[in-house]
Amino acid sequence: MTFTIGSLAQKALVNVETIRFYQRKGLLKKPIKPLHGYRQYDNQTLQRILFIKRAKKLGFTLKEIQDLLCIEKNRCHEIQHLAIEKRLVIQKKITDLAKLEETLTLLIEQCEITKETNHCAIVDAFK
Amino acid sequence: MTFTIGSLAQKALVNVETIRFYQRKGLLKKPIKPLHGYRQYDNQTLQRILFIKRAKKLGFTLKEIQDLLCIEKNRCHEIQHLAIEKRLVIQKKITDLAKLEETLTLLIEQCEITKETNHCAIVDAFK
DNA sequence: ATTGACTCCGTACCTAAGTACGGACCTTAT
DNA sequence: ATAAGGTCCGTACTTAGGTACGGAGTCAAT
Repeated sequence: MTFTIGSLAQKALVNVETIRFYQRKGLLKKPIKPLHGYRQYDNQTLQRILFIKRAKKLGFTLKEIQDLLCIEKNRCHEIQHLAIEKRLVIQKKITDLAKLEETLTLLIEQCEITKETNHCAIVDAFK
Repeated sequence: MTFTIGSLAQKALVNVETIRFYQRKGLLKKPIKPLHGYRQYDNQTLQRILFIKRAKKLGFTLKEIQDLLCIEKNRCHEIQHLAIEKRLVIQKKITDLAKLEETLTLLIEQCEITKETNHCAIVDAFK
């Protein structure tokens, strides 16, 4: 079963222009244009777009996704390596955010205490 | 003690052009230009740049940082309110990232298991 | 057989967050 | 007093990840 770019976009829940953009970037290949009619897309292309979307959600850039798509299926450890690196970045982000959350909590509490005086703990902290 | 834009940039470990960019974006204000000589910057401006850098590292956009910096002008309870809202956003970010981390961990583990076969769990998961 | 919707293609435009450039001006050391 | 190097300022360029536009071709239904 094949379909045109419009219905592909609909199935994948992306913009038609996004598909073209991915083609330009080499993440998707253009099907051969038939002499009469439109280019035809298949389910594999749809799966590829869904793959790109999932990988994007996991914090991969399009460049990284392109690399992922290029790696041969049996070079599993390369992919694993990329995933491990990405996880490290995410873990760092989480601990940083947790620190910020704690800082904010402290400030919010202090603000409660200084509420009746004429200075603000948060303002002070930013100065 | 005051200093010029160049040494401010050096102290803050940012590009001179970045400081000018922040001025254009309203995150920093330009000191008044003296009739003779260069604009002078003080430690407060340095602290402000360092604050911007910290917040950026935590995933805040410049727009969001501008909002954070603006709360200095507001009253204490308004500030507290903004801080609480920010904290909610941060908590959401943390749980999202934690989910992401778990997904990656799962994939990495599965990848370990399938390592010796000739297919990849991560690739499979995305296909 | 014509209208409306869709496709194709190249190019332009968009936001975020800067970086680079170029000419004029200013400062400081020699 | 002149050269080197900093500053000022406006404008242009950059990368990532798209989105929009305009003209031409194509398809499907009326």
